[in-house]
Amino acid sequence: MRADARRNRALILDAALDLFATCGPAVSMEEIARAAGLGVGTLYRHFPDRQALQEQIAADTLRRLLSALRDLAARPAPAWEALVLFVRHCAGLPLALAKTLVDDASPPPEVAELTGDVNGLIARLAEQAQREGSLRADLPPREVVDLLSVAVCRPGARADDALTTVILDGLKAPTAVGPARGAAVTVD
Amino acid sequence: MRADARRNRALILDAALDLFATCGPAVSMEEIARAAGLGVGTLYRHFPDRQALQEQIAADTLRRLLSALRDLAARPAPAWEALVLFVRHCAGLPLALAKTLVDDASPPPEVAELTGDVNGLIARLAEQAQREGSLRADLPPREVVDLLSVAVCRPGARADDALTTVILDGLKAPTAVGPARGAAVTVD
DNA sequence: GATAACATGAACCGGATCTTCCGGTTCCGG
DNA sequence: CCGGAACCGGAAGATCCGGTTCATGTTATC
Repeated sequence: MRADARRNRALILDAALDLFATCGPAVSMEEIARAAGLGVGTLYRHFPDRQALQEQIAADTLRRLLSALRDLAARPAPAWEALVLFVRHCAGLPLALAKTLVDDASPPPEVAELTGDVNGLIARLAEQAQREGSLRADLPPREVVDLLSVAVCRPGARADDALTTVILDGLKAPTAVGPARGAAVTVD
Repeated sequence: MRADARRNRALILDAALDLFATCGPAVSMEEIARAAGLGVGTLYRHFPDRQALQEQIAADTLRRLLSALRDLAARPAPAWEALVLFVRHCAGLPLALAKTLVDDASPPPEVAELTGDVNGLIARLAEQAQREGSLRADLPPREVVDLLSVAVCRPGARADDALTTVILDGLKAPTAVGPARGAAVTVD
């Protein structure tokens, strides 16, 4: 493969990643090409059609995410901390794209499998956090996964988003309800 | 206006309200007509084009919302309670539609004004709740409005949604983090 | 410098939706 | 009950929009 071709392929992937992350999965091929500083034709030279490009990017993203997640899950830290780090890690990833691919009927098998793995790992972390008492216990772990995906699978989600912060706080196990009014207490 | 025409108009509005609420603002005119049990032609007899229908429904929805909000704000209850009741009240309303209309450039003036009023009232409630100490203070009221709109302006949002619950919990002022260890305090 | 690989973007295509239109139907006053 | 005006239906036409192709011009490599 010629050097310029390789460079252009990289440009395309970068631009597409960026656009998918900030604008959602409905960006047109022309926008992507323009953002990469190339013509549409070039884009089609490297990816036979839109689906191929989407799959490539979604799969790459999910693979990266999965490996990060495995690292987090392997550490001996509290599960809650792992969840928070994970959510922070997700910011700026084109997850809305992956979500779209998965929600649609007949997702490409690789993407479906990767998503399954990711969701499974998150669910396990959630369960563990619940056992550790740091995550509210009134939600099935699956529901927690869905919630987090809302926080994370938005075009333009940022790690320190108000929404992300609020959702994480809302997911914390309630700190013991303060003492009754009028009571005198000693905190040990 | 003939009786059947009036009836059909009502059928259309009902069906459209329902579809906009559950499927988002991108429903096709044919789907709406089908849901109303009528032909597309009939739909176009009553509303000159898609925009007219959208505006009508969005404006109706916002008007209802605004009046409910005024009632809530007028009551002497705590502002936090009003906010929660408001959010519950929003479930099943086609607010995603209104949001789309407002987000787009050049929204119809009536819709824009209504939305402005609604947002303003919510922001005032949020501010009041912060003064009362029931709503976390580290977010500008405007941000709170945006957050709540995420909770509420989803196709198919339900009042007892996990997401809605979690967001509301995350918005609560943190129950005192607990005084420093070893301190003795009296709770009045 | 020759050649094959590559880039370009205007033109083409498909399908999805909005909108029109006219034959058929339904209501309503006389 | 009847006539006609208002109304309904849904196929056909217009329009839009993005994906894809391809003939032409350019560039890396040997």
